[in-house]
Amino acid sequence: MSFIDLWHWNKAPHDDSAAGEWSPGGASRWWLHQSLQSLEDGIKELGGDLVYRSGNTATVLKELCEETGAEAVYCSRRYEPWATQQESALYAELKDSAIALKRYPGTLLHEPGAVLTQGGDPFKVFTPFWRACLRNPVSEPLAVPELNFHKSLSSEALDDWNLLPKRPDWASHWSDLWSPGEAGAARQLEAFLADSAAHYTTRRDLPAVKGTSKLSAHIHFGELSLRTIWSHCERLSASNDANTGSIAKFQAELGWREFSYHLLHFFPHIPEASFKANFNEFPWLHDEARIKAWQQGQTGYPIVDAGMRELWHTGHMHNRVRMVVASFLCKHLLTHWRVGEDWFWDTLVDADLASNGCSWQWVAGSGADAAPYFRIFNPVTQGEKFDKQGEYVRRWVPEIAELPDKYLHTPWEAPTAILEGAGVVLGEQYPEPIVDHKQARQGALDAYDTIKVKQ
DNA sequence: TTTTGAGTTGTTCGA
DNA sequence: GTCGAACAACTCAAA
Repeated sequence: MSFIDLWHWNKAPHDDSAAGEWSPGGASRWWLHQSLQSLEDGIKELGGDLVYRSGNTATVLKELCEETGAEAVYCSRRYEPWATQQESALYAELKDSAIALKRYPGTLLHEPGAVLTQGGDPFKVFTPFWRACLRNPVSEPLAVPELNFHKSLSSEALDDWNLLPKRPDWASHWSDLWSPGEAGAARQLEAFLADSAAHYTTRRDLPAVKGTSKLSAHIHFGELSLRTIWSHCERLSASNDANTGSIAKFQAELGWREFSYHLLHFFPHIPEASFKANFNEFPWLHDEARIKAWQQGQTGYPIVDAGMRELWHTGHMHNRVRMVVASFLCKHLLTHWRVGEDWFWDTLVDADLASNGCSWQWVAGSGADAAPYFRIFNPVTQGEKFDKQGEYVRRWVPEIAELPDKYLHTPWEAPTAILEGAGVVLGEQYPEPIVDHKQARQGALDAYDTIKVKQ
């Protein structure tokens, strides 16, 4: 079955959880299933059972407390707008039943509100935010608690939750790619620290190379805490031959996640609306055919298409390429960043409301501390710079793999004889570019001119 | 209060 | 081929 044949899978209907339109996308649901399965197996090994129940959160939890005699419910704090509302409501409802809801910081390095400017305001620029974070100590991870299990509690079955894709099962090979769950997360962290961390500054930008941590989904699903990662990084930095620059760079990437969460806390509309108000007037276009070409990796720009296909096939895309494809969607195609945000939300295993929203706004130029609008990635230059040998493009865009390096990122410039030699007819196996870079770039700058703040 | 310096990841142009 | 400047204008954070 070819890549395109897989296209029309049925999206899972949105459930009516508190998350509303941000209920987990397809790729996230796959990961969630695997992660829960792993947790269930782990608890079994400890002599317990994981209990699955669905319904109104407060009702379900009250029932469980009655059945077990529990006097308190413990959880990690969450920061999505719906989650904080849910927690507040739950707190009030459980209180009526004399059950305590105990919420603890578990997924960030610093709680939102704990890192503020000297004026007591939230930071809106990353660098001073991160400097302030670095002045605050990060708590060490806590020891594993003693666990006691109640037996014989009724439970639903994970398989009945229909988190996995069917007809077609586009994730059938994902178990070879990913190991959701705590053990897999620990292995991934160990592998990263042992090898890539020391070369992070040089390798992290090369999509063909294993240079990034690939921890994002593990972190998102709570399989690995930031404090654990942090304490490992600090220890590694302190060792004699450590490449502290590389480790610090990686830690700063954790800082971007942190920054996104803090922004989301203070500006909860970030996933839906432009942070900079003048972007509300931006003359976005909405060309379905072009959006589809972008989604399917059929733009005619090899690095963009490689990225979009990697995303579709693996639920992941290399960070450098994420920026390139996002810039292409927003600036070359003048498509609203929310279109890209929605697509990533559905297709990324690490889809995260805070990071996804803030990062799309960063690329579009509408966000806090965003990239200046005139910074428009050239997909050819980016390809030639970061995928020089074309290994990444050849992996994901095999129909042009026979082209020589010289024309791999610019197939439309290849002489006819070379195209023939590589078995490529543009417009047949592989598309002509759907936009001309130079024109698109000028169009983007012109569009930006219309929303420039007048003096 | 006012001032000052700075601000993730780039591209293009011309010398 | 290499290099530096220009690309816009604004807002933020701290002195």
